Amino acid sequence: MFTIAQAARRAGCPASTIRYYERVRLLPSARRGTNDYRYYEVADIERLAFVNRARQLGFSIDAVADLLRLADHPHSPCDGVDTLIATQLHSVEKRIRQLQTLAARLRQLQSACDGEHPIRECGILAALSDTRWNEA
Amino acid sequence: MFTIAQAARRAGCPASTIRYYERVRLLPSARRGTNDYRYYEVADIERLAFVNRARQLGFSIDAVADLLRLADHPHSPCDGVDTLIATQLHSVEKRIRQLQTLAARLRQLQSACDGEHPIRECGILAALSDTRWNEA
DNA sequence: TCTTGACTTTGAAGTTACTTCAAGGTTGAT
DNA sequence: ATCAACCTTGAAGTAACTTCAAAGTCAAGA
Ligand SMILES: [Zn+2]
Ligand SMILES: [Zn+2]
Ligand SMILES: [Zn+2]
Ligand SMILES: [Zn+2]
Repeated sequence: MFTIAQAARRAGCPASTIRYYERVRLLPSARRGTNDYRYYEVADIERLAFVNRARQLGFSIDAVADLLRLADHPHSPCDGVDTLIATQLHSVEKRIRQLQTLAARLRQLQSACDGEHPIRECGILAALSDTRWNEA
Repeated sequence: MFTIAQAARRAGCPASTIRYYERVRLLPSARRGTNDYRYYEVADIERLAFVNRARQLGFSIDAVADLLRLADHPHSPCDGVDTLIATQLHSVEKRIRQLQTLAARLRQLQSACDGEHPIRECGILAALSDTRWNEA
């Protein structure tokens, strides 16, 4: 039996996050003591840790809820799980490509200035102010 | 002289965004007609386009405000601009590295399952449920 | 026993950068 | 006159939390 702070330490997240997960029904309502404190068993903490691992993989709260539902039906086929992972991987890969485009543009901007001029002659601001920006 | 929708079309963002930028003081209050409509000049629209380009580069609202302040002082040295660009580039590169780690983990998870088993035997959920996760 | 500090509770508001909505006024064309 | 397409405002919704205030609880030391 653990208090919320102990559960938080074991699962590796703040206590406020546990309360939040309960509020949005990602986790079931915790058992309460006579003092109204929440108390957790090892199994509860494992479920919480599962949630944290999935969140660290970038899954949304809704997707984590899907994963939990799937994990709760051991006899169903697992293709739903595989689909969730694949979808998440695609979205991460897409975001990486977007950010790489961004980084390339920022490096291009950087090369437009050596940092030794008055702003009026700065190639960076000139580029940012250029109406033909989108052609580049 | 352009209405807000015309300015939005020219600058390439929704009208609601222009109102928002005005509300948070990223842009000065627009001139108003007797009907209380906002009206914009070409210079206003260029400033708005500058903002949109900077936002597309991933700069926060605050950073864009910094860029605008710098652009408004043509006689100052431009090293402040260069610093902002470098900082933004670093944060984009950092985010890319984080996402690449994520993608690698997701691919590793994917390889733990061929999608043809009942969930009880799914390597993905087994990995997500594994307390030794962090060692991997 | 008393006190102190660390813990717990709740609901509400703050965060980021917008978007969406409701309710109502204006414009321009047919 | 009427109609669509504008415009106005303030408030609320979005994602996933975090922070805060006010108040109750617990354990340990003096
Ligand atoms: Zn320069
Ligand atoms: Zn420069
Ligand atoms: Zn499998
Ligand atoms: Zn599987």
